[in-house]
Amino acid sequence: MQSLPGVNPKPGHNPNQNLLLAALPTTEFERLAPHLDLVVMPLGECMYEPGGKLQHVYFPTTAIISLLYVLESGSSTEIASVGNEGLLGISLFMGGDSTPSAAVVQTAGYGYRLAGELLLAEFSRGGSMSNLLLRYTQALATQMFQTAACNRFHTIEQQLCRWLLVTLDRLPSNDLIMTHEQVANALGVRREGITEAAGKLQRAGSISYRRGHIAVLERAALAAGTCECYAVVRKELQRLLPAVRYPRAI
Amino acid sequence: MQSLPGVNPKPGHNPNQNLLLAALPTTEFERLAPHLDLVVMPLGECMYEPGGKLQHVYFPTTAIISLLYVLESGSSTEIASVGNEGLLGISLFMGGDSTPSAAVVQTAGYGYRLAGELLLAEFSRGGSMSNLLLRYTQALATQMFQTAACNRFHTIEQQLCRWLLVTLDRLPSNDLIMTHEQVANALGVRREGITEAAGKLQRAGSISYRRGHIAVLERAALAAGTCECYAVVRKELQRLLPAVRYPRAI
DNA sequence: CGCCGTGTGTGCGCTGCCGAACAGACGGCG
DNA sequence: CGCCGTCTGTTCGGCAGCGCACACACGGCG
Repeated sequence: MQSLPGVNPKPGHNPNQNLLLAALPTTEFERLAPHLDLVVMPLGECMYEPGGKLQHVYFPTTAIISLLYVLESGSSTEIASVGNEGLLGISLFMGGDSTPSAAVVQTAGYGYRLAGELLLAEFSRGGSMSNLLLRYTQALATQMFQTAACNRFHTIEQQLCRWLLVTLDRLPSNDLIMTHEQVANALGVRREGITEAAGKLQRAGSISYRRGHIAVLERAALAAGTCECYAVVRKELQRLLPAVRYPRAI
Repeated sequence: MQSLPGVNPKPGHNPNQNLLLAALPTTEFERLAPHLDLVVMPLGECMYEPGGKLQHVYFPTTAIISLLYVLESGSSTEIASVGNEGLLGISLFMGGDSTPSAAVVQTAGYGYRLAGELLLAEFSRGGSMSNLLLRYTQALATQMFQTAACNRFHTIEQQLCRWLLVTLDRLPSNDLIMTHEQVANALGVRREGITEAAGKLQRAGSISYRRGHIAVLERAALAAGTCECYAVVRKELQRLLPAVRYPRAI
């Protein structure tokens, strides 16, 4: 994919829909731009497997990717998620080349792919890019440990509210294409637990759903029903990366 | 504290008791050595507060530090721990200067302190030090997400076994100076839950304890009683930092 | 249109953990 | 030695979430 001056290679798609790329100074952005390939990320696609060596990193624009830890038993739980505020593949520049977690597309969409060695080269220059990436990594670690605390102390209903808000923050609309089963897998709980919590939220008028679709009606009600974890993660992201701004208000 | 050739400033204490410092090439080590101050880390001391700006990093030698997340409710849970295999204060070079977590001394001991700006200067050189620090950070993130999974799926008894093993790995002896209450706080569970699990382990002959002391008798029994989480974290540390070797066998 | 796969609702009994309360036992200190 | 604070053992009711089982209902497809 070539970048010709004044010509947008794919109308409607632009690398700076990714907030990390958008936060780069022009010179650094333009150094990378010719090497960014637009890729489709279909629902359920596994972007990387536990222990697999990474060849590329991905800057999602409209897609959302779940970082999942899969236990020996087969159960799994989301430990963090990556949307257009970040990038997928931090272990490439952290030096490990792989992690014990998997990355699965949770919301279908698009993203830009960059070859590992090019990211590494840019990272080694020590400019804005490396600063952004390190700060983003710290924000991702915040997600992880907050998930730990949330798993320990909070109810399924609180966690469902948090999860819906986190997902909504990265989506243009209020509609998630999701079954209860998929949400349950993300949170690492039973499907019935989600059905029960979602039913409660629906009766309260906060959400409405039908077979695989969830529409958020009252964002504020979810915010009231969730635990502190949502706000902590969000605030920390904004502290670390003030240049990265979610479109929605808190 | 000056480092004169052939003179060990404090007999019995040496910076390369910290495995990260020990893994440095001689030139880099010697650049830092004159600026490393031996400090005492007494049990319960808070090395940093959530949100507090860090001035120093610490390379523990005999001490163990808990990274705790404290909820609004006051309950807390350990999200990772740092011993002589690592360093305390990654947010200093990650760019955030602080984190929402607290760091509390879990096992009293010693460590070496280094001024933040000196660590940053060394980190910016992009030599072995920055590589080690980034890899260590990835290992720390592994601890965090594994804690998330463990909190979700495993019983108190499994978690207690894990916690004892992790602590033991960083200790010269088999004795931990710990009350059930302190362990409960680290795991974010009730004190009674620990009493019950510890009683079970004692009846099985795996450990023995009396008022504030826990002695591990059968390390293998703990390994058998714990979940996969212990092995995953340990294996990942060794993959990322082969130069860092725990004294004990798995 | 009717079928059937796939979501969703609901009802068990069970278990692991919580909150609270209290009895006893250790062990440092005066 | 005896006291008392602190740590440990145990009990009880309660509940959130689990595993299982099954009824139902949507909606795409032939």
